[in-house]
Amino acid sequence: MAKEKPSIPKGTRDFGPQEVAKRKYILNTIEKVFIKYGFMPIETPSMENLSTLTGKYGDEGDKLLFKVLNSGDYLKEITPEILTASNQQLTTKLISEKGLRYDLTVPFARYVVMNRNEIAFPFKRYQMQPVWRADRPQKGRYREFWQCDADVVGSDSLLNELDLIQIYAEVFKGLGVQVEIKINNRKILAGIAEVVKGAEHLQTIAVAIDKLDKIGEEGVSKELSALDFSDIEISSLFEIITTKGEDKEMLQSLKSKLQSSTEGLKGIEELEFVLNSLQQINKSVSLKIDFSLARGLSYYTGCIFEVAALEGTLKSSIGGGGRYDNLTGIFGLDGVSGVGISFGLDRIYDVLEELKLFPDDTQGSHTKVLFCYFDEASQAYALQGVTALRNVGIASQIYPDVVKKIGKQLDFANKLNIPFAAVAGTDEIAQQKFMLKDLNESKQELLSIEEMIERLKN
RNA sequence: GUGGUUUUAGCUCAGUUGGUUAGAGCGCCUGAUUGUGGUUCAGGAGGUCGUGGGUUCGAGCCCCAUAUUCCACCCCA
Repeated sequence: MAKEKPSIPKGTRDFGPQEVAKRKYILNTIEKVFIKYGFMPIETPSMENLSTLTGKYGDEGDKLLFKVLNSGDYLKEITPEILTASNQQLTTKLISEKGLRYDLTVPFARYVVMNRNEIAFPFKRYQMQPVWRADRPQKGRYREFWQCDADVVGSDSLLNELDLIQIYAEVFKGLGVQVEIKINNRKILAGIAEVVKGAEHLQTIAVAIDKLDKIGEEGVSKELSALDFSDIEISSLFEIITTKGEDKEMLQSLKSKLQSSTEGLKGIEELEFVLNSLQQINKSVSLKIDFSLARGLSYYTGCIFEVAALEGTLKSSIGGGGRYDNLTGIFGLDGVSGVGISFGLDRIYDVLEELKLFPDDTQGSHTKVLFCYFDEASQAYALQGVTALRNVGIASQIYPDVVKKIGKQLDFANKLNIPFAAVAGTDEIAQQKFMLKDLNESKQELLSIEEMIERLKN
């Protein structure tokens, strides 16, 4: 028989008990805040129809979709003529009609449209589930990772943006991570595009200036001139986006520069509202205006957010979101605007791990007592003990196999970080007691079950 | 999708210009301790060197392919 070396697919990971405990700590922190702000949970399938997913994330996004091969005789429609290199897309279409979800926002939009009659709008939902992208793995990037999303649909109000920003602030405060929350507005970007070269160049400009942090002005202008932007257009672009100073001054000067664009002015107005309102209700949250923030996903239309950790080596964003006006429209439900944010669980985990910000009590085992014994008779006696403790809610377990060496059993308790061992032998049975051993203090006491419960309860 | 990088014992890694039976630390098992762990001491087990080809008298080491790790670009949580 050939031995097979076990392995898991590229970019996926197993999580041991300790890792799961830490991940749950993050999930719980996020979930509590979501609930506090009035969001309700939903879950959607791992697989969606490809027709639901394609075309929502731009060309790059479509390439990163994991596709699921059709069941049954998936080749029955495929003739040799179809199966040529130039027909790859058509072939894919014929043999695969499902794909793994790429994010939580698009499945949510699909859910809203399908359940529009049952939903009370505005609908505030949260969703914490894995998503998949066929990307090359690297630092902070996995092929399977979890997103934690909160979205509001069916409301145009900027109060939603305000709530979501506060959720970001509150969660990261709870986790003890210093972050920068950046905000911009797609309408401002549209206005900039309009003024610089024309509204149809929004996507190009957005993608280029998004890299400003990374490759600098020089890199961006190089990239734009390669894309047929004139020197005049490029310099006017930089004049607009590199506006410096206080938030109010920045917005004021932008206003004058975008005077000819009604959309741009609308974006500035929205941004001003969010900033001013936040200033009034919660001064402790600091938002940073960043006109170079663009965000790739093509469905955003209004405010956009991005969160990055201020400490640590992970430079990529650990959260992002924004307003999308037309997402449900694609599925046949117009006039429903939505806004949402996303937390990247795995990247947040990496940051907390690097900065050692996980609390000490996020350990794997919560067992308080391990029952140890020597033979069949004391096993039966220990079984009574473990049952009694469990009946009063004390997490305990019994070493399942009869081994002569008690040391082996104690060693097991040490490895699992179990603080107490209850030893049962002939002496203990005779006295109807257990030897309760404190494994951290190296002390032991002969106690009845009642006394043991009393001792362990606090 | 592009470029680079990694893979040797359960884990972390050595392995000289290609040359006999491939090493260390930690962990594991056994004993000192026939009812008591975390320390110490003594002994022991464990590897078809990621996989498949090739060059060579001879390959852990050179060549090709493939998988995988990590990293950068693209893009993104």
